[in-house]
Amino acid sequence: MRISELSRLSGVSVTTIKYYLREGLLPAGRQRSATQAEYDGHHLRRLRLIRALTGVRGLSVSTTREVLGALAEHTGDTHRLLGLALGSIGPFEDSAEDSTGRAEVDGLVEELGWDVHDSAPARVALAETLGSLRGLGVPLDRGALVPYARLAEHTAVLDLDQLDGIDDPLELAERALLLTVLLEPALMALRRMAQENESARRHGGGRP
Amino acid sequence: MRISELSRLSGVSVTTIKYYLREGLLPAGRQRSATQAEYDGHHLRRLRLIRALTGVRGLSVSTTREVLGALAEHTGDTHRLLGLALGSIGPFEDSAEDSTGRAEVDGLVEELGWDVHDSAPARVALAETLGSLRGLGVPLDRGALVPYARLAEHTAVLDLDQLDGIDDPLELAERALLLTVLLEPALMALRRMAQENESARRHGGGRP
DNA sequence: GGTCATTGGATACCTCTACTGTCTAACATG
DNA sequence: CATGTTAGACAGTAGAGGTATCCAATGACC
Repeated sequence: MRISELSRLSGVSVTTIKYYLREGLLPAGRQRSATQAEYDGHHLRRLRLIRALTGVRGLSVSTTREVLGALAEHTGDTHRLLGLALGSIGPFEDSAEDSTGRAEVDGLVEELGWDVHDSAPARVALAETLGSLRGLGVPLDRGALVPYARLAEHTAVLDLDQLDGIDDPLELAERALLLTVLLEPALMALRRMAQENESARRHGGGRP
Repeated sequence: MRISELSRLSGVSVTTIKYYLREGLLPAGRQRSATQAEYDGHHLRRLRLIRALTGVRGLSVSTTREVLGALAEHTGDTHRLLGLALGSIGPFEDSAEDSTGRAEVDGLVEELGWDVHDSAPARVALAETLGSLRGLGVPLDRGALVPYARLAEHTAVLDLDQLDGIDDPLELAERALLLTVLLEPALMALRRMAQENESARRHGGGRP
């Protein structure tokens, strides 16, 4: 298909598609001639993925590029390396290498017995957030964190279960990405509702 | 204290503080004269909160204003109403009122037996995300969602436990906000690490 | 073969957000 | 009185995420 059809099917304007091509989010089509390139279903799929990451999840274009790059690199290898590349999500400002928080996180991971790469960006992200909370007078010690971590373990089991039985490595990698990244807003929404429910239960917001 | 001291203590430049004052994120100090206003510890605390919300969590200035507004309104009343106001987080684009997804979410909430306000924005947020995932060929049916929801219940219990024993209503509301909003990146980081760990466990990324 | 809309590629432009800089008159402080 | 700080107003800036326009080269239809 040509770019105009790609635009029609995806609902993304031609100029925006060109922009994504320029920015390296979308691979170029097969060049047929100087004025024609051929796009296919992969491009359409990729385009939908881009819109989901930038729109629903709110990732920046540059982060999206990194994420998609990781997807291409680690196909077949999936979660392990995907997780490694994905931490770059979130708007964590360059902080002064909070080594206190980092040590705290490393200790936590060890206590949990988790097999997590040393350079996993999630470690940094966690240290960062905990540091901020501490600065605001909400110190979360290990005792408070471990129960959350155990729940995260259960979540991860559910996540990986979703990926069972997918054979095509490309499909697998993409599905893993979607579950890791796009499910986040959904889980947070569930948490919000669960909080409201729990709050009602405790403080007698009794049902009529 | 004067604005320059507020700036020094918070690490935020005077001009930026003025910007936050203009934008209504920070309440004005007590006006002493035409050229002097008096700020106190509350302002400092608020300023740190603003930086945490915009920096760590990546909220926009306008969303931060809404969140802080909700904080002021619902002090003492906390989670119930806080949750109601907080859904406006996340970059959910104006979608075509996905009524399919909405019905799905309402059904889920009913099955769970949750006491959640009809107009809770988290309902919309969830419907939105599930719609996107469906559009990308990852339909999550109720059977897949309920286990996640049960985990969210446990998370909410932990969250509310953290708020136990706080008497000052202002303190309580602020703490609730921090736990709801700022803990999100931390929980997601834990999930990422748990995924990596689980992936290693399943696919034999054996420890040396 | 002629005609005309479409395409790829390049570049300029636009809008929004989150600040930042500068100016001024009115003070505060020594 | 001299000096420095402050509130308040307003213009300017940098980056992100597109959008618009132009152009020459086509390709499809007649």
